[in-house]
Formats: sequence, C-alpha cells, structure tokens
Amino acid sequence: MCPRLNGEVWRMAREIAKVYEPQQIEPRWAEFWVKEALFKADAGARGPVFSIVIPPPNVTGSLHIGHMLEHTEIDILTRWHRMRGYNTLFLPGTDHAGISTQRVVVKYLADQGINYQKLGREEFEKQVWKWKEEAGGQITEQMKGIGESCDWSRERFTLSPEMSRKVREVFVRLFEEGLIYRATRLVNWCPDCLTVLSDLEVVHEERQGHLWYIKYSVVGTNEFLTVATTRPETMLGDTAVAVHPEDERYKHLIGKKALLPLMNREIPIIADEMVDREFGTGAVKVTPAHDPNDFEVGKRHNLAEIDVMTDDAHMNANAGAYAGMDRFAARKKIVEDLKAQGLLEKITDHTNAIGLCERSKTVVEPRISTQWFCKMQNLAAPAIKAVEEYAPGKENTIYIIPDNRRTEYLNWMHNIRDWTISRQLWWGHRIPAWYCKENKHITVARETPAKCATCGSSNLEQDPDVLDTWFSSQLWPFSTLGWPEETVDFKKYYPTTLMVNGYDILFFWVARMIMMGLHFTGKVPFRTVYLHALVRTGSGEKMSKSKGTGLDPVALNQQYGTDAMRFCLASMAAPGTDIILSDDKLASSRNFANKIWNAARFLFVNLDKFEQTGAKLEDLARPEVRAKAPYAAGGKIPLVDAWLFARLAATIEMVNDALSNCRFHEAAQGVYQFFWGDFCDWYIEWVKPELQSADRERATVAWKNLFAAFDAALRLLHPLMPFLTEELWHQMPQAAGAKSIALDKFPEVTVQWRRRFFCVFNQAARRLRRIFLVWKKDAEPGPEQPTEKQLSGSSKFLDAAALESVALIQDLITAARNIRAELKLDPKRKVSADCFVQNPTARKLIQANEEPILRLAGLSEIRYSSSSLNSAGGVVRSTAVFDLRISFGEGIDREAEIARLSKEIDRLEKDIRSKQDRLADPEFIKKAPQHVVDNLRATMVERQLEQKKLKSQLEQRQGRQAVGT
RNA sequence: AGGCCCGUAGCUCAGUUGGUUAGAGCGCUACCUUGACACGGUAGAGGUCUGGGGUUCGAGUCCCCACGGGCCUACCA
Repeated sequence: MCPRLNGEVWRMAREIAKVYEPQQIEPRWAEFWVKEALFKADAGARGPVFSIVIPPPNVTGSLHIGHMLEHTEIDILTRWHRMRGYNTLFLPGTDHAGISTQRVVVKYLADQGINYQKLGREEFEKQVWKWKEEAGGQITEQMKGIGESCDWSRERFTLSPEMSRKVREVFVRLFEEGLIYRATRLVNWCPDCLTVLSDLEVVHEERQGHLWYIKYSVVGTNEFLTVATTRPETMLGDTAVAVHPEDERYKHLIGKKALLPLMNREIPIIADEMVDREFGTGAVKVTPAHDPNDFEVGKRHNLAEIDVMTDDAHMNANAGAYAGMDRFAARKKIVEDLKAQGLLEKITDHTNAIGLCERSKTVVEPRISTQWFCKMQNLAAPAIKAVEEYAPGKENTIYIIPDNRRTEYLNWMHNIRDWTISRQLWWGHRIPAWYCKENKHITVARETPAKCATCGSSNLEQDPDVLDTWFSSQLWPFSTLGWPEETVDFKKYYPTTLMVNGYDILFFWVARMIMMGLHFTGKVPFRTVYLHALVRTGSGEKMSKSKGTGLDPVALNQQYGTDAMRFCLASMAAPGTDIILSDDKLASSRNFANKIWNAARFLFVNLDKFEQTGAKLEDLARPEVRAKAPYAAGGKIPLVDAWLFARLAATIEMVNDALSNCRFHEAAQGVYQFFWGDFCDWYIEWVKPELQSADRERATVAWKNLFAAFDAALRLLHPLMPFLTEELWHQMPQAAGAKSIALDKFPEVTVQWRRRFFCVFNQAARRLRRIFLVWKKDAEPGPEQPTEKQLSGSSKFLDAAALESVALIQDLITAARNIRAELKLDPKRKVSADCFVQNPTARKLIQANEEPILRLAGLSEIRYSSSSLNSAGGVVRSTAVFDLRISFGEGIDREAEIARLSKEIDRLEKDIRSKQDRLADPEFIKKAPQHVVDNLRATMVERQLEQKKLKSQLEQRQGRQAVGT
C-alpha cells in the first residue's frame, strides 16, 4: 500500500521537514516499487517499444560507483520512455563471472585453510553455488535500493539451467558449422589462475627490464654467436638460434650448430625472415614453447617444442638443474651461472610491454596447449557491416555513441583473431564435448550422449573445461528473452532498443553480442550502443576497490541521497569524457534536491492561505489544470505565467532532445537551470503576492499555474530524481485529482489502482491522455514510434513575446539591485528610482508590471522621465532600452564608479570597433549570411547607444568631482 | 609501433553542424538570517580558450606542427 495514499494527501505536507531527508523517504519508495511490481512489462500492451537488458553485474559483486553511473543512465532512459507511454522493458540479471567468482571463492576457502583442489570439483562447485546463494543477493538488493525500475519478474542469471541449454545450443551449432574447433597452440597461460586466457584478458604494462646478451658458442669453430633476450630462463627450452638470411654478419653460420649454454645441447642455426637485423645482435634464440614468434618459427623449421615450465610457472624436469625453481628465481640463477662461465656479454636496460593476467596481475606465460577456439572472421563480417552501414532508421544497423568508439570497434573487428573459449576452471558452463576413451573421438552434443557418436563406445568422458564467461553473456540480449523459442517476449522486445555500458568492455562484450545476435537471430541485438564514461579517481586512475581508491556508492547515497547521486552523475556524464566524482559535486546536487523539496514546502505551506480566500482545493485537483495550463485570468494569461510555461516548454524540448541522444549532462543542466533559476528565483518570487490576492480569480489562476508548473517540473525531473519527485507528487492535489478522476470515469483503470502511481502513471492511465508532457493534449503515442511532433509538441507554448518581455523586466530589476548593491543600501530600505524608456511598448510593459518590479527591486516608486538620464545625484544603469537611476547620494564611491564606467566604456569600445571593422569589410557583407550581418549591425547600434550613455555619465561624474575639489 | 582522446575562470568541467559580449557548479568578495529554502537570497570579481602556423569574410570550434596529460590496440626477441 502506498505510504502516502490516503484521503488527506496534501494536508500531510504541511508538516514537511525543513531540510530534505532522503534517508527517511528512499527506502520506503524503493520497497514499494518492487513490492507492487510497478515496472513489470506487459508484452501484450500497446505502444512503441523500449527495451533494454542490463549489463549483468557479477553475481557475487557489490554495487560500485561504475554500476551506479551505468544503472543511473539506464534507469533515467527507462523511466523517461515509460512515462511517455512506451511499452517499456528493463530486464535485470546477473553474471556468473567465471574466473572472477572462482578466484573469490578459492580465496575464501583458502582463508579457512581449505585447498580447493583437494576439495575436488564437485564439492567446490557446491561451495560456489552456496556462496552465490548467500552473496548473490547483495547486488540485486542494492539495485532495488537505488530504485532501478527493473522488471524483477524477468530476472535472469547467466548460469541458470535455462541459460545453460541456450549456451549448449549455441556451442553445438557453432561446432557443427565449423566455427568452433579444438587446436594445439601457443596460448596465454596464467600461472596463478591456472587457466588459459583470451588475448583480451591479458593486459599490457610497460615495465623497465633488461636485455641480456648471451654468448652461444658455434660448434666446430671458436666463434661465439651472441643473442639478446629479455627472458633468459626460457633459453633452457631453446631449439635453435635464428638470424636473418641476408645478414652478412652471420650468413656463414647458417646451417651450423650452436651449443646451448648450461644445457650443453646442440641446436641448429637457422635463417628466418622474422629476425630484425637492427634489434639486439641480430641473432635470436628460438624457444618455440615459450614465445609466440618462436612458435611460428618453430613450425616453419620443424623445430622441437620444449616446455620447460610447470603450469604454475616453475621450471620442470626439462630445465635440468633448474627444475623446481620459480621462473624468476631461475632467471636470476641462470644469469649468475652464465656470468660465472663468462658467457654473459652484457646487460642493457630495456623497457617492454609485458602481459599480465587481467584478474591476478600475474605475468602471463605463453605456453603450448590444446584448447577450444572460436573462429571469428566470418562472424565479424556482418557485425562490421551492421555498424559501418548505420544510418538513422536503417534496419538492422547499429548506432554507436560516441562516435570515436565506432572507429575503435571497426578497427578491432577488422583485425579480429580467433577467440580461445575454453578455460581450465570449474565455475562456468561445462564444454559440451565428450571424449571417447577408446579411440579419442570427440562427440559434441546438446544432451549428454550415452555413447560415442563415431564408434558407439559408451566409455565417454566429458571435457573438464568450462567456457569463457563472455561466451554465455554474449547471448544475453536474446537468451534472456526466450531464444531459441519464438516467445512473446522475444517477438516483442528483440532487438532491444539500447545497450548502455562502459567502453572498457566494447570488445569483450558488445562486439561479441553483435556477432552472435546477427548470427543466431539474423538481427542486431540492439539498435544503439551508448558507451558511457568511466568513473575515475582524482589522479585519473580507474577507481578500484582493491587499491582503496573506490568510492562506495551505497555509503554516498546514504549520505547525500540517491537522487543527489543520480543527478550528480547525470550532470557529469558528457559522452566521451571520464568522470571524477567529488564531495563538492555531490553536495551541490544534494542542495538541488533540497531546493526542490523546499519549493514544494512553499507550495504546501501556502495552501492554507489559498483556502482562506474561500477557494476550493478541488479546483486544483483536476487533471485539466495541467492540460489547460497556462491558465488565464480575465481572459488573459498573466505575463509571468506565460513566460514560465514558455521556459518550461523550451526546457522540455531541450531535455527530450538531450535524452534521446544520451546527453545526460545537458538534460540535468536544463532542469537545474529551469527549476532553480526560472521557477524558484523568478517565478515564485514574482507571484507570491498574487497567490494571496484579494482578486479571487487571479489568485486561483496563480495557484493553478503554480501547481501545474510544479507538477510538470516534477515529471521532468522524475527520471533523474525518482524518489524525491515520487514523494512530492503524491502530496500534490493533482495526485488525488488524477486518482479521483480515474475512479469516477474509468472503472477499468481502477481495477489496476496500484498502477495509478506517478512512476507508471502515464503508462496505465494512457486513456486519460496524460503523458510525460502533460499539457500537450495530442501527445498520446500511437502504436508506432511517436512522431517528432508528438514528442515535442510544446512549441505552441514557446511564447517568444513573453520570453522577451520578462527578460526586459529582469534586466530592469537586476539593474536596480546592482545600483543598490553599489550604493550599499540597506536591503530593507525602499528607495525611489527614475526611469527613462524611449520605446513606448517597453514603457507600457514596465508600467503594467510595476508591482513586481518595485517589490523585487526594493523600490518605493518609479518616476518616468521624458529624457535620457544623467548620473546627477545618483547612480545610473543603462541598457539600449532603458536608463535607471537611483538617487541616494551619500553612498556613492565616485572613484569606483568612474573606474567601473571607464572599464565598461573600454570594453564596449573594443567590441564596437571589432564590429565596425567587420561591417566595413566588403567580403564579410558579401559572403556572410544576411541574418548574421543584420544581427551584427543591430547589436553594434545598441552598443554604440549604450556607450554614448556611459560616456556622458562618466563626463558628468568626472565633472562633478572636479567641482567638488 | 599504430590508433584515439584531452589541454577553456583558482578547482572540476560544458560549449551539437565555425557566426552577437565564451557558460555552469564549486571556491572567492560584499551585503542580507526577508514567513519555502543559509544545503538559502542579492550583487560582484575572475578565462582570450596550452603555444605556433594555416584555411575562412569570420576559429574555442576545421587543418598542420610543437609541448604537456591520458587511453586503447599490438607476438619485436
């Protein structure tokens, strides 16, 4: 049951706290949204579709700041679409995160003195599942806590039995198509995780190392051949020395043998084009079992492959005397021994990029191993095409935002290499391949086979390995929606609308989803990819919990409020730039939330006074209030009301435009500016007296417009700040009004009463024609994509005249305040002012709005002058339209005034001159568009007028000063 | 090695196809505890857009070079 839903909704508001306390409010709504299943998608419902699947976070993880950003962005877009009447699905889920989770559990067990290998596979898997059941709820609970509007009934897990079937289906199909194969290759091996890694899981790091120059004696001569290596320990597995075939220095040695030091093994000296004559000595030791290049050379020259290490990177029996040593200890010892034997020519410094395991940061060891691979080139081709051929509206193409990531994607895809998909782990999707123990046949099947497909033997053993985590997550957009079955969800929500995630997993995940989506469904998995920024620390590093540089979003949400966090992240989320979060910024967003809260307080607190005028609150409770706003009094819309709604309309258009391009920072800035600047600072201040006007009609109109605008502002803000706006909206007369209307006239809606809440209000109450942009009557979306006009039909409220008129009045008020500040007038003291306005329309406008001008500027009266004002006896501010003077002599600081005037005149002078120059240039007149020329000319005239006024004021000031002295 | 991005006010950053006086938040200065809000109000100071060259009637915006910072991809021992 809604915490705020009762008969006296808005009355409760009057006891509202002075400072917004999100901690009191957020948990209530978070729980409510989930409990009432308000975000459950209805595949049968009408309306254009907006569907999004979450990038599944690690099941055993907890919410970090990167999730907070990503989930905020997704939720903003989801709520925004839902409120506009889209059939919206936001599908949540988690990833089993093979290697990452296994490491966590291995460590957990180790901390308890348990060796996971001794535990055995079956028991270990049980432990991980247990761990998953216990820890796995954390992140989803956190997601609920921050109010993500997911459809929890559709939650998925990448390692569920359901997903497993799909993974097998995909594996078998790819195998049958020849795209998955088994091969023996030199792979990246992590000696700590004890598994093979894909190229992407190897991170490179520049490190200061050495080049060791080692002398190999040439058999049968007294010559030495010196090779340079960065890894002396691998020499134990050398099976050749290679030189360039054209290298004159070594040509005579080709075909001879070299004696491998320490091992006393004779190895051939071969010629290969691969050798770079410029590097080192131009002679290379060849270790096919421990270097990718050497591996290739070995294949070409039919060299033996001697693996000198164990799987945990210790030297093995092949390493002779060094067997049993750690690879780095062995290196040290080998260098010492070489030195002792006089075979170490020299050591030089050398920086090179070494490969580290992404997870353990252990130095990756290239190692020969038999693994499963996925052939990528054919899969990549259509995925390249889909992105290359993108055009707005073009079917089956993908739009990548921001643009530069698109280039990155294409570059990588064009150079794609086969993907190592097997992992020597226990936690993951087991590879559906069975080996016949009798004749080594391989059977790949969807279901566990009873016998070998080839020879019929039942002596089978399943491949012990599991699949790379990304193998299952790459299926996510369609596996979660029911594929391979043509389910209702799949038909309705696939392809998904949008994929939002960090650019760091563009290749890991996004690229693979595109390939698999196209391959298995024939359709792109999503139409747009938005790659968001990464949240970094102050020093520019990626935030990391292990380094202690991470910010805990849960704690920060508690401190500042989730809405403040969301707003803060959104306001910094400009595409393409990373984010550095700070307390300052969070505090500023929290202040904004508090501002909204207090604006609401103002409305609610003053309702009493409105009631005292004899008006009925029910007048405000009708939804038409919104539909008809701005409301008119005496047949006329009050100027400032027209202005506010024009500003609102402009803001809405801006926000819609921004959000449709994932420009969250613009949307945030737009609503901030509107709410704080326009609504609070100007509008509320301006209409305060009118709300209590004796003129009942004017007062009613003021209240209606105030509530209508506030209601609209809340809707506009809702995607960004869902908790606060939900809380406040339920205290609005509109909430009660909307509910009562629904009850009266739309019984079929009342059946689903619980859907009448703000967050989903528009979706369920579409019949009421209330959508996000509520006062746009025709904005109800049809079955197809809403038209441009429907989504931004507010232009009829873009009252240009109102915007201009109020801008003029604001200038006048600001000018008066400016003079007051300069004169250091007591803010309470009201003073009279003189005003000259040449333009009769402008003058009439000012006279018609004298009350708010006097009040907001702190003036007692305005005396209209018939000629331009000089600064005699006071201080003047002038624009091209008006002169305003306040005469209150004693406070004038003449020197400062002269300085200010001179500075201003100089600035104008520079400006005028540059404009004159440009206008005098015939090329400019000829080539620049007419409106630019016209504009320039008009502004120049204005500036000249202003400058003239200032000059005369300056002269006078100086003159008076002269008289005074 | 190749590719990409960034360098705008003291700080953190906006600035969409080149076009009036380059914006915001924080910080700073002055005044104000005014019946929504001091997590507030009012007014203000403060950048010539890293440097140099070019294209253009016009450049923070496009091109080239240099300097400084960051990122990604890559099997040079």
